[in-house]
Amino acid sequence: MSLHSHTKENYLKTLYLMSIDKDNVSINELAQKLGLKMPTVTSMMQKLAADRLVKYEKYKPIHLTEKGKKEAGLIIRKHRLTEMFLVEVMKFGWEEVHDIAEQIEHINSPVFFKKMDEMLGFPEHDPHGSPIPDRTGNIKQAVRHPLCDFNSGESVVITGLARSEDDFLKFLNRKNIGLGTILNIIEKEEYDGSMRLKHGKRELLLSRPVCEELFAEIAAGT
Amino acid sequence: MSLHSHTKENYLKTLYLMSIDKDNVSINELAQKLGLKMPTVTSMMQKLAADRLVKYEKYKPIHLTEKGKKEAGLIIRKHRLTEMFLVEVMKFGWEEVHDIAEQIEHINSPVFFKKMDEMLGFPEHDPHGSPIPDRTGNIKQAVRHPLCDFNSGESVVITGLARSEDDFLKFLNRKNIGLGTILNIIEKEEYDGSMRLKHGKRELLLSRPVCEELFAEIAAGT
DNA sequence: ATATATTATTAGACGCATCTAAGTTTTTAT
DNA sequence: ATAAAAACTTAGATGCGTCTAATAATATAT
Ligand SMILES: [Mn+2]
Ligand SMILES: [Mn+2]
Ligand SMILES: [Mn+2]
Ligand SMILES: [Mn+2]
Repeated sequence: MSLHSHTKENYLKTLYLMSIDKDNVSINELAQKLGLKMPTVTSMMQKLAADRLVKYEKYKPIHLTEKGKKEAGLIIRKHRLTEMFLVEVMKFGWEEVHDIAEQIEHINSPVFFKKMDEMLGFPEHDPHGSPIPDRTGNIKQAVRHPLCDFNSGESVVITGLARSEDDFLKFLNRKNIGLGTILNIIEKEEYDGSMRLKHGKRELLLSRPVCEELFAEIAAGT
Repeated sequence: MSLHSHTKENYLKTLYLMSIDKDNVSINELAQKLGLKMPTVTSMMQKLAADRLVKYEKYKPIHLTEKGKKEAGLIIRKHRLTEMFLVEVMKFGWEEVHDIAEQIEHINSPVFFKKMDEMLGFPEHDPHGSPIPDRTGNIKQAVRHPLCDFNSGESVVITGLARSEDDFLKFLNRKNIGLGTILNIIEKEEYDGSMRLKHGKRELLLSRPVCEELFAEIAAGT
């Protein structure tokens, strides 16, 4: 039953997450993301290919195999379950949990994560709105709509984030925006794409880049 | 601020725990305990000596330095806090937690363990009755009395265990013995050192080896 | 189409943690 | 006191994951 090194697990997870946005991941991009040099990554790809976790051909983009996707999915599952546990059970802020989860995702103990899952009532999303893969490592990837795609007059609920770096999360904390926050779109500014919104009783202005990184849905009952 | 490899942390912790019982730990004994060959341990002792964590002289027994004791104490603190968290918060059995704690003790996140500590109300002992070192890594080592040292007629409370291997813990589960269990000593058998005890309404016979591995105190209010 | 820049691979090295084989020191037994 | 056994160290090797320097392939620009 599986068991790879901490190092290999990080390669798999990173590769999986990168493959969601861009379906052609290069050695160079992966090296950048992992903070490693290209030859290091090339060498690891050769090893992961030998493990049948990636499909690798010289000078070609890298792809995970089905086996690789499953392994990656299970690590991401542990990461996201952990983040949820840290927020819901241990009462950490959503901006504090990623670095801890980055370590706990490598713990080898099915019963530990099973217990987390139970305590949380089998959550389907992490504290940043990302889907939690199922016990087989499979991710149910829903279509997500950036806030900037909605129109004035619409009432939307925030359901996810494109990035969860903690500076962004702290920014959202200051603006009192979280998952489930309901926003009414007052106006979209033509010139710079910023949006004027009603948040409860207050009025709020969000810049275009921020609106691109917030996912939303039409609020229920509107 | 510190930060040693997972590997070095395990050497320090093991050395510390062995030094409590035997104050002269040999390369051979440490190698046995860690499941490694002697040359491996010799080589690591030379490295830890260079780090000023152990005092090492060729062919002499090994001792931790004050710095080494502190590092070790902090790892043991994380281990025991984790075990307590797993039992009290996550409702694991005391026989399930050691292996998980063995991994989580290496997590580097002061805030994570601080939160555990708070949630648990700053416990002083782990689920097996062993003392939890303080935030500086210092262990308050109390004198402990094995059950076999008490006399017939005495009423005692179980406060700790000499070993916490899970076969022993499961044995105690079957006998319904845990920390806080009160036992009345009916009789000590001269021949084999076994003890006949009253446990609630039931009568119980414990062999000498078991009585040596249970720590007890005279029960309060007797 | 050719030159240039970018991306990727290979070769060779290093530190960590481990091993085996060989030799040395210390302890134990006779 | 001597021999034998046990404990310990040194030397040298291996696998993992990383690096730099050198080389090769691919992509981009002129
Ligand atoms: Mn995360
Ligand atoms: Mn990780
Ligand atoms: Mn333990
Ligand atoms: Mn450990």
